[in-house]
Amino acid sequence: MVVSIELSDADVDRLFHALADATRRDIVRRSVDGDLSVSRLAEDYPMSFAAVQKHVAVLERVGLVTKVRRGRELLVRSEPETLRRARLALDQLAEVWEGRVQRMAALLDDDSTPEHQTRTKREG
Amino acid sequence: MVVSIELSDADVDRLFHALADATRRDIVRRSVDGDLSVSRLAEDYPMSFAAVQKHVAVLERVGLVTKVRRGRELLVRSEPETLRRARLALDQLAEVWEGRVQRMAALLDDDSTPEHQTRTKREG
DNA sequence: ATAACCTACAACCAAATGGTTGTATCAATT
DNA sequence: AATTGATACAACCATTTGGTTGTAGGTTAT
Repeated sequence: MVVSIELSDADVDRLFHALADATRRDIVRRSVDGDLSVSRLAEDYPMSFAAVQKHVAVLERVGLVTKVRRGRELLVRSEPETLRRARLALDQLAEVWEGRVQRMAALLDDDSTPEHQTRTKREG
Repeated sequence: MVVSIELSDADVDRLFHALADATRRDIVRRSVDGDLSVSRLAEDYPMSFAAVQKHVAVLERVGLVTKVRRGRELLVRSEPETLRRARLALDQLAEVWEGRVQRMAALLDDDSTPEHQTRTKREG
């Protein structure tokens, strides 16, 4: 079972930054099966091998991909769990609107009984 | 009804970049009710008014917030629809893993009948 | 052993980012 | 009309980013 620790602000910063580049997102997509080496990946982008290497390093630092040695090459594999955390961060941002709906309901409905709204509680 | 047009790579770049800053994410959170002006928002960050103004501009450019004039101030309101699009972009990235599951199933099960896999289609 | 291939990493550069201060505009108040 | 408050925007600066080339270290194959 994955514990899914809470991400710090800095973590979320880095995670979204890693995702804010089309080349990096493409690398994540192509690395799902974990059977492509860095040089193989690099073949399909209009930039140097070293540039692609840097992109992979950015993804690796935030845990969006991992590298596994096979012979003289490193196979890149993307990690769905980290992407799931990015989604979680987005969801937590979106939660504020749910809270707003809650508050609006409370204004309209006096029986909104805020003492047992366990559904809206954040799990710490 | 919101049409939810497809985002270009550059759009997703800008969207995730806008979200890759803790101050900007906080502004989005605080602007849910749309009752805070730029200067009111700026009061709570350890930086100049102009810096916060720039952050709001970044959010505005990608549609994460809009500004509405009220007297001499501009009220900032965050736009849930744009955040929903960010989530959609994440989901489309995550789809590749579903595709992988699909392909693995096809290897194990000869009757995977790829000609009528309507279940895997995303609703727009 | 030597050659060929894959990766790592440093040095360098241009452009973008995130901050600053200063000045101008515009609306509201007096 | 003059003042005050809120915003806009330009100029500037330091740091980061995304690219480059070059060099060096392992691993495989000949």
